[in-house]
Amino acid sequence: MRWRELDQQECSVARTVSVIGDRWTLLVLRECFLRVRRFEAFQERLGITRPLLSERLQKLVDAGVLERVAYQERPTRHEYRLTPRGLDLYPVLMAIVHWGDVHMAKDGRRPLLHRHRVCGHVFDPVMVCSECQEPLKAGEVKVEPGFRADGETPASAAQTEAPW
Amino acid sequence: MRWRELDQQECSVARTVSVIGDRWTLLVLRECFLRVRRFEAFQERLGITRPLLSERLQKLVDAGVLERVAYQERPTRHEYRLTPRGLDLYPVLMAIVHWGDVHMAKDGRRPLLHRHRVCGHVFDPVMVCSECQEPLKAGEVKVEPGFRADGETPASAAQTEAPW
DNA sequence: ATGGTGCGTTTGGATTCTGAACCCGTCAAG
DNA sequence: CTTGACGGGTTCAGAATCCAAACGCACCAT
Repeated sequence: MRWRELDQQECSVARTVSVIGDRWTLLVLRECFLRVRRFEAFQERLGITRPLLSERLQKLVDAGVLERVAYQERPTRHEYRLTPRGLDLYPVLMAIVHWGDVHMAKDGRRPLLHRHRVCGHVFDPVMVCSECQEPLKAGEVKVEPGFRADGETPASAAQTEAPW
Repeated sequence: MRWRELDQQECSVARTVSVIGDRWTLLVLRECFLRVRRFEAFQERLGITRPLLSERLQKLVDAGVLERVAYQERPTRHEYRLTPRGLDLYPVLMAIVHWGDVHMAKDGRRPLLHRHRVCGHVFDPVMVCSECQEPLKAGEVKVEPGFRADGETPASAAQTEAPW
């Protein structure tokens, strides 16, 4: 498999990675969630080179994650905004931030804190089960075959229930 | 900023991306969570080239995400296992899987289903607030400065509360 | 002696990334 | 009416990374 053929894989991780898995793309999205919208702002804040920023933004637009919106005429200028599809990436970013906070922060000091307007507290993001609301642990989740486009029985390799 | 200097950034997203943001690395981790452990198995299942797999596994070991464990002597052979630090990446993978299920699945058909042993149901992963247990929405979270190593006042750029 | 297994490394050519410079439409100042 | 600034890109050469195929190595089995 080549990197560019990822989106054809029958796997939700592979298909998501084909959208957000390029270098810089997750950092561009970080800035988007911090309400950065303009080419110049992305470029300056990230230190990414201009050709690459241009290409990455275009890919995110093509994927429906961002939209390019005119914010003035004469001269026409555009900015990049998260679409609903892009906003749905929030849990991905929060999971990444939280892992970094826990495992990569020096002396346990977090660069940013998150406050939940709903309850007013500084919080951590927690991944829970939609059915019972309990926090998810990898060992408590069983992977089962879903639908496969080719109609074959899914290879249930690595389905033994050994611990990690 | 160059890609390799990412880990020096004062940002949890950047530091996490410096570990998991390389091409193939998230797919390697997907396999790890499916209990794949051996070099040959990763190589065959992913179709990644051998030199790259070798380098990615080594980086994950260096980052403390995987550990290299001998599973036999004569000849000595090793396998790669998730450490506790690696297991903590589970929410990241689940968030990615879920986004792919919702936004990239053809005809809404998911390649895999997840069953929660605790409650017995097929579920979706949901990111909630650790304090009030409510599902998180990007617009309901305020970003605040945390600790900064350089002692400066954090640049509160893009802190206006405009919608996306 | 030959072949197979598991886990890599080496090597040369194909992609991709980087850094610097350049281009374009518009406005504003000199 | 020329010059400069602003925002948002594109072009281009050289550097870094990736790919595919082949090779190496320790052991075992035939």
